[in-house]
Amino acid sequence: MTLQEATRGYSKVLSGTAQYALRAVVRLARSYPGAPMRADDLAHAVSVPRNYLGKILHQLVRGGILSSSRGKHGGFTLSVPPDEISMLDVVSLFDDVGEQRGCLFGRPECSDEDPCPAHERWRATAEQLSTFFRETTIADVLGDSAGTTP
Amino acid sequence: MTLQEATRGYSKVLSGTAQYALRAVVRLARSYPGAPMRADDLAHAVSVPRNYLGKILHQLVRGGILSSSRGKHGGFTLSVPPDEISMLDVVSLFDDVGEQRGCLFGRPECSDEDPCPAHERWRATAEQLSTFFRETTIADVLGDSAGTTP
DNA sequence: CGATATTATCATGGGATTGTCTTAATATAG
DNA sequence: CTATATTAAGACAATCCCATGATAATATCG
Repeated sequence: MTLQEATRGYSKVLSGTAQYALRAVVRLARSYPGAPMRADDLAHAVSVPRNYLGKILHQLVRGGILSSSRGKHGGFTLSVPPDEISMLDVVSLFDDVGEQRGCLFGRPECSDEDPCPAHERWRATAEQLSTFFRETTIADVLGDSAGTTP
Repeated sequence: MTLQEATRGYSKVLSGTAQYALRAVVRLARSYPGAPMRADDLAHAVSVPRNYLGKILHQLVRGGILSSSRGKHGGFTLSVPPDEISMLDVVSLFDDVGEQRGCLFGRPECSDEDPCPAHERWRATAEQLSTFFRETTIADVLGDSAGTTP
């Protein structure tokens, strides 16, 4: 099908990839500390495509969030306790947070000195958003509910 | 270049298209009421590609935000006063707000009864986000600053 | 009516995100 | 040391957002 008109656009607080990463980290936090969990089992547990999750996990390893080991009894584990991992630690490996959120109109040069029309009104909301990711840890969301699918 | 690993993803409170739409609506609000403004001039005024903006404007017309007229002296005008257009009115024509934002982990079935791990913590922030778009009008951001580029 | 200006619509392409499949690298078990 | 299990990595495809260019439809002016 051809485009024909401006399509319905993106509007995601988090990218799909970052959401996947969070699900995996939360699942691993549930069994921390403990034996490594294989990518295959993780993918099934959090409903993320197996091969795609593999790359996400690898990025989390390189980002210092996870440790991996190969061979029999291999898999992935948190390399840090859940209360020392912020949501931002995970998300920032995949999404540009902070900068993108600065200006609601997408003006690259937006600042307090050269503000966009919504600058003042938007700031408080944007700041709460940043604070949420910066100050919420994986341990915080662990105890929040009994929901276990992710 | 091939992918090689999970790429750095999207993280946008608003899609680029919705940002473009907001810029155009705000610009038209500045000269409301008044003579119609041509798509060409609008595109230049708000720094959006001419042809792409055309489709965005057309969607705003069909959404009841703008009126258009063709031929000489044609162009686009707000069809409603700026204080009767909320940010949400504009944005919702292009982005899925609300639903996408419901669950931080992207669980489609997330609800108060079947919550995701971050449900409680996230709700307050998500609600402030929704409230901002629902209760802020175009007129509100008009008076906010002298910034005129969008 | 004919010429011109302007929006509306159609056809097409590029790049990013997401996803699949295959192969390589490496750790453990026996 | 050989076989096996598991992560790491590479090539490739689908889909969607963003964008461009060309053509059609329609309103105004002379």
